Amino acid sequence: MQQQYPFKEIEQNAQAFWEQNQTFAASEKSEKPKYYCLSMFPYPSGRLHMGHVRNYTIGDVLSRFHHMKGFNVMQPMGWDAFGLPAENAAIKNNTAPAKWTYENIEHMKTQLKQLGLAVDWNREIATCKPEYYKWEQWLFTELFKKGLIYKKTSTVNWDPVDGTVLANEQVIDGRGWRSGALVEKRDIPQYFMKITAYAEELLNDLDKLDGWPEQVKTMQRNWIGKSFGCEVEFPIVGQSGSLKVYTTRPDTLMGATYVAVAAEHALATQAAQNNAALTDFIAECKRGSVAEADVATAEKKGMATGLLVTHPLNGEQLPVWVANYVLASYGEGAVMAVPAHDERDFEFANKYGLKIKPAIIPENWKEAKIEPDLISARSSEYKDKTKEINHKISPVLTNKDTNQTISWDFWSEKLAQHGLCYNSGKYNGLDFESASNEIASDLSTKNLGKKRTQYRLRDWGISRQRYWGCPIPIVHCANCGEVPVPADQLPVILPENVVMDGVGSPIKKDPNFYETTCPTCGGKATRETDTLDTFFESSWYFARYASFDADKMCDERANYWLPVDQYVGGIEHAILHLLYARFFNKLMRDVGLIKNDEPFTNLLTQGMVLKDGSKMSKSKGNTVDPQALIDNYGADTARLFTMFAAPPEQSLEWADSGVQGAHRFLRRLWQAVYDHVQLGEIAAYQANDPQTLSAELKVLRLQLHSTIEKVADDYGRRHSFNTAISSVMEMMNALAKVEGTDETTRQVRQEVLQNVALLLSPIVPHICQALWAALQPNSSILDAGWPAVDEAAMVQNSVEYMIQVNGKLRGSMTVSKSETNETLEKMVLNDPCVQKFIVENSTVRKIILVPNKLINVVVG
RNA sequence: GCCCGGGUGGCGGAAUUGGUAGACGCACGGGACUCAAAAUCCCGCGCUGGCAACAGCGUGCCGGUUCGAUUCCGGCCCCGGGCACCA
Repeated sequence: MQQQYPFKEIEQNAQAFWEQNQTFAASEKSEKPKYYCLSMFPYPSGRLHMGHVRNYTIGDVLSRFHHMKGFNVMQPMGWDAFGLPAENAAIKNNTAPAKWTYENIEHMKTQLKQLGLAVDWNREIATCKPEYYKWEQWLFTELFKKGLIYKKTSTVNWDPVDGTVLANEQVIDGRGWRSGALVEKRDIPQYFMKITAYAEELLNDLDKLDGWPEQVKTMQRNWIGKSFGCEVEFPIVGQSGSLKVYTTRPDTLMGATYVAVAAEHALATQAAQNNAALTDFIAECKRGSVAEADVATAEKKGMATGLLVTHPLNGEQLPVWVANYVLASYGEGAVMAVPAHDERDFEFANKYGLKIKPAIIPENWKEAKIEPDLISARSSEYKDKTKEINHKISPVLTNKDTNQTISWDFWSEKLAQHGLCYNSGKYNGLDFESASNEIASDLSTKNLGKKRTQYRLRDWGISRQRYWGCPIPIVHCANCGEVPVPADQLPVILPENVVMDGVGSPIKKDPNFYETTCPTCGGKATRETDTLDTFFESSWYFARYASFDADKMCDERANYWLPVDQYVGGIEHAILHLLYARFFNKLMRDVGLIKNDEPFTNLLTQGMVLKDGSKMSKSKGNTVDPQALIDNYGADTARLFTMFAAPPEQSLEWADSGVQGAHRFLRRLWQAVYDHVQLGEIAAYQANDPQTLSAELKVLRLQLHSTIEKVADDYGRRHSFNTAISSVMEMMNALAKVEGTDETTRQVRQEVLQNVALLLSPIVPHICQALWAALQPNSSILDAGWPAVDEAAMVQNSVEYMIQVNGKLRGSMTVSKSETNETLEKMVLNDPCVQKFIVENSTVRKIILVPNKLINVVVG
């Protein structure tokens, strides 16, 4: 008889049970090894999206699996509650950001609870609450006193119409998203954290993170970007002083034909003083967003300053250009340009008719005769994504002796490893390393340069000119300067009952907020009205969960739980959030709060949930609301489907089809258990039971215990939840084919069903709890633990060999495991599927035997 | 532009250390049950040829290494993520 699968009732009962029994409340008082499982906390945007479901299900599976394996598990949850969307929603809905945020938290908390997460809700935090941000304000003041936070000017996107600073996201095609005005770059004073002081440690400690994906470590290494190069000074012609550049390719110095500076560079400003055209050009460069992607993809433009500098080695006079492709924030904000050996320089030189001078040739060309001016441009056609034909210009060098040409593609990639100096005077014939050393040493002698290690990493600007964020705890006093707010006067509370009018931050206009007295002299003073970057809050929350109610930033409990054993979150956080969190961990260590060097031992970076080929996001309007899924099919179906659809690290292209399949499987499972228990209670077959099993039941038990082993490996080591599920599905398909109702069959069936409930319970905990209760009326699945593998059930004495001829599959044979290689080779040669390929004039050249797998007969 | 990933049937994906390509599921087709539909159950399902046995082709494209390549190497194409103020 067909049974209903009453998922609503099952899920409500299970969730109520967990809540009443405080099943997932974590305690530091435990004999078991601790396991801190953390999923990146959500921004309370309003409703759960599929990315959340995926993220929190992965974390929950790992938490529940470790719980079953006997760990003392802590899985907390909270809210990354400050941020830009609250301000936009507040303006749109005529409400206060705080009210909007708190309502969203309430709603999303209900939704998360419906997912049945094994979360300790007692530890819930919201970063917008004073009891949370008080402690980061305290840390700010400590770091300020230590000089790790300082003030300097930096560039922001300025909307001249709205008169506000814009986030990069708010600049669309160089214009403000509300006003449509052309955005300008503007320099304003801001607070910075000296993350560069930790660059070396942040780089080196990546080597300790064996539990992190290689991909993420590579991205962080490249982001920190340690390079070994040289600073080179070009004396300015006709005035004192010199122009300093940084280069990672000192070996190409003899090929430098001009020098380029960023529009923001002091020399550009100086040259523009009596040059209207240059002033205009610099102004033009300062239009558009500050985002590096925009700067780097902009059309290369430049203008000569009229200034000349002297090449430090050959004495040539080189022109100084202002170029929009030079980044003001990297190195010296100025570069030596070697058009022959740098693609961007080449493009620029071509456009403005500047000299191109090769200084490196391929190693195997060193005897060739090449004139310096033999470099020429070759235009090639290539297909753009829009399918229109485009032209690409690449430099080509011709070897007169052989008429051989070489294109830029070779030069750019391989030059440093396989090139030798050419046309470079005394450095001719030297390779990258010796040329760099010689040149650095000669520059040093002339006092015009030296070797230098450079990081790409910049200090972290943390000031935001926005309202909905943590107030920066600084008081500005005319007498005492910048005064950090003393600990006993913290927190500086952000007023929550405000009106957002869309023009500027309410606290910047609120004397009740900014008027204060100086903590040092007691005189009239004003508060800082900028707030902190929201990455500040998310950089230390992992420590707060561990000591969520401590009367300090974190207490000894943090040292019990930290480091986080498993961190789970989106790959889009691979650099910024994860780097800042690692940085904060080290800061907190250095102020004596915690002991560990790194916050996250193991990291699982979940792929994005995509819809129609791009990231699901509110701004793109392609989100799928999981609520309908939960309402119509239940949380277990939503969890099962999400875990089954793709491996966690891959991006998941969302499609609704398949949800039915997941639900159908749960219904079949429910039915199978119902049919079984209908026949009365029975004890599971035990490993040491004396009955002789039929061949069919032996095979079933073999599959069961192989499945237990595989699923444990898939959960614990591989994080391959989709294959774990598919192997349990195979198990259930096999069970369905076994029909007997005799006692032994029923014992084995009980064994299979009990174990299936255990294996699936991390993924679909509600139904498994109910199934267990049906199978074992007086016990709870929560006490059962992870099942043991019966090794004896997995012993096999025959094995199937695949038979190949010349690497192509031609057949197979099942043989006893004890056969010798000689016998196997004889058998395979006599097999008809091999025989027919051994025709006249052909001989068996060799036989390759892969034990227990495959035999390949090579015939020729 | 720079850095990091990915590309396998109609679709999501599997193949864990170079050794059976397409597990499992979806969709689809056929059948059973039903007055009928839904649900459920059974069978089929990479492409081409063939009644079939079987044969050939096939993991984005081009080339290489190997007895054997989705897997390793070289070159390309396309798609996604990040680029410091979205979180």
